[in-house]
Amino acid sequence: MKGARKTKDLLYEQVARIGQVFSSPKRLELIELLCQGEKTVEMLAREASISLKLASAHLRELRTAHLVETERQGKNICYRLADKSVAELWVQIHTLAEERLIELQMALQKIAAQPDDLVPSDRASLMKAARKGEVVVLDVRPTEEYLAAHLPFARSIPLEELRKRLAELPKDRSIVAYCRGPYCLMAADAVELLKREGYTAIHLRDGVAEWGLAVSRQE
Amino acid sequence: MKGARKTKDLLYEQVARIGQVFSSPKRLELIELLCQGEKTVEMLAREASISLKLASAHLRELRTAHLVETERQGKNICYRLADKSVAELWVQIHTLAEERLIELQMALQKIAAQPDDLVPSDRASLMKAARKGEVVVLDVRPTEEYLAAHLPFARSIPLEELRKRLAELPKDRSIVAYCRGPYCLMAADAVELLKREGYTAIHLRDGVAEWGLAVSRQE
DNA sequence: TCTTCAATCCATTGAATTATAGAATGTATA
DNA sequence: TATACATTCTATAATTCAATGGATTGAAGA
Repeated sequence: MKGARKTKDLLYEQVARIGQVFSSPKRLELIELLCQGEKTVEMLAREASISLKLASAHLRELRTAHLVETERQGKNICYRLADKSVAELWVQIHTLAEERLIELQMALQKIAAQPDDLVPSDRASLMKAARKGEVVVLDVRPTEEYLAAHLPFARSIPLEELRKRLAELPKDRSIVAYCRGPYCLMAADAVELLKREGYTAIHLRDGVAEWGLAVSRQE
Repeated sequence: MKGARKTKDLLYEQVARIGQVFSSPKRLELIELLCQGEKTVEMLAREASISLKLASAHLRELRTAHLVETERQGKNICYRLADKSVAELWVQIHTLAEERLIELQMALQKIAAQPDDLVPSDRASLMKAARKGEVVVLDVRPTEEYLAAHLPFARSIPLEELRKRLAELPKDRSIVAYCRGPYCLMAADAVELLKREGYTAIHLRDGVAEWGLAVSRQE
């Protein structure tokens, strides 16, 4: 009976290793970035606004938990999620956090300043409209991330180029902008810019990971 | 632009609060126990083999993260999960851990000593057989947990009473025993006992949380 | 071969966390 | 009202973790 306790403790300790990885804000941010596709340490560090060394240390944690894989590409080392289910767990965790933590709900409301900036309709009808061309789904992430994966029917105009490429977008149809997910501010910025310029624009909170999980669920 | 970083950091910090909760082995064990139904602090402490004070401290963490709710019942205080999605996240995390951590896989194999002790078939066909009465689904958890929730068609014989109530079980049909989940040893013990006594018994790793999530997925 | 550059390893600091013991709270029962 | 009991709160020691700077590795290119 004593041995049983030890055995059990060992099992929970192993699972806690995974929970551990998801317990640091910076690691979560790195995971979200890796959900957008594979990236080098330098890219990850820059986009998470941390030092190379710190990024490397956090990535080491991810690697020892077997949640990411690495591959050398010339001078750089590329990190990618070891499995789709890692992205799914990230979505699962931040969704639960949004459900349970009022502070998080309030902080998220501030991002989409006007509540009507958000996409109200369900995913199915949005896709239907996108298929018919009634709305333009706009991916404002960097091009590499769009190429790695994007929503169906989405067009790519990175936020940085948006101002110069406004002419590519129609003024007589709604534009639905999305980015990396609910914690990424690019889509909100894009919507703000587009509205100032006279476009009809709304903000889709989902990124590819959130969308993908929702789609796989309803099947 | 500086403010944007601060805003983002705040968001990830909130999500990390949830990850934090799942980063301690003892808290995971408490969560798994709460997946079986509501329990008092004393019950939780006893079943997780920790002191009352430590259990209270861990439960406090769960409460401040709004993952559990409490209710006074006479002298005792009852804890329960605040939402079904907390149980789902627990299942999701331990499933990912089992997928990614070889150490965990090996530790789990030792529990079900003989590999053929495990239920091989899919859930649908198991339920079909249970409905027809071709197999007996046996819940070996304490009665209260069975009453709080159990698998369809399951009968309740707590592990403690099993030896004395063997006569209730048929020898001409397979018995499928389950307990709290893959880290609980009760079903494995039950199978061992039943086989020694000449029954045909196999071990279902799922608990009600695992089963419930799998069922809700395939709909 | 030598240099450059990306990334990791190692050691250190300060902060946070786990676990334990003693005091305090608040409800039920005598 | 007084006492017993379940639980929480507070304080503390031991451990672990995040972050940083310096030294090191290892492949790419001159």
